[in-house]
Amino acid sequence: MAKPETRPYSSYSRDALALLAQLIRRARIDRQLTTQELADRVGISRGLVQRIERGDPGCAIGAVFEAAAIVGVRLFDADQRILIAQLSANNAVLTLMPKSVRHSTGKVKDDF
Amino acid sequence: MAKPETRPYSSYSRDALALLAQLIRRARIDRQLTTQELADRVGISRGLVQRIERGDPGCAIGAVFEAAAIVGVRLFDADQRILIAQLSANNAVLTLMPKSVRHSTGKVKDDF
DNA sequence: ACCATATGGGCTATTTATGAACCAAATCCT
DNA sequence: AGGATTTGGTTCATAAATAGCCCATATGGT
Repeated sequence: MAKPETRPYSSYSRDALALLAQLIRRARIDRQLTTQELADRVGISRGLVQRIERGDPGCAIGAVFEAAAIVGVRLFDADQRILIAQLSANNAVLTLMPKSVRHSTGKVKDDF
Repeated sequence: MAKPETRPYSSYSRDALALLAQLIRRARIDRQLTTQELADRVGISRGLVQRIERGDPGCAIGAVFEAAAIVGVRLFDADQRILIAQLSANNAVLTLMPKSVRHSTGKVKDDF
């Protein structure tokens, strides 16, 4: 529908995106990596690293998460072990949940 | 360089991506929203919602974050106020940091 | 059990992101 | 201050994501 660049974003997701971008940039500098070096390690171009650190909403989430992981930015404020645990736990919950969301027709029995 | 679909991802970023996807799906079902309804609210197509909930690394991070925000999934385990605080705090730190990472040439003075 | 509907998957056209090479300017080390 | 290098911002070609359909299946309310 809307172009990623012109999509309306909620303030929360914009802030979250900006914060993640800043955390990545700060972590990269802390680790004494140039944008080119980070790009090489992630396997992307330097230009993409710049857009990631700018908080561009159109970047592929895989590239952003990978860059974050490489410079040591952890998401969900949890380390990987807890992450995996939550993964399978969530899996269990998901199998117990209704697999399709059904809306009641709103039609009441009016034939009386 | 590499195509997003064939990029090598670290186990951490893969897990983080999978977890985020599951959290979004679970939150959507909890809120009794169909994939179509979520798509409408985010302003994206239903197919994209499906790929987001599948943890596709190629999805635009803006779309994923927006979907997460709409169903109430908070990243960084923090609400917006804390988010903004961290943002400005990080900004302050960033301005105090070196703006470019310079590597010592490694060349030692060998002209003696 | 029936039936409406939600979901998942495929397909094509269009829009977009990405990679690469370039330049100019800011920046940091010596 | 000098000088190499990082960075930021362009432009352009290409690859990929996205939207919008379609269909078949699974699902849950009644």
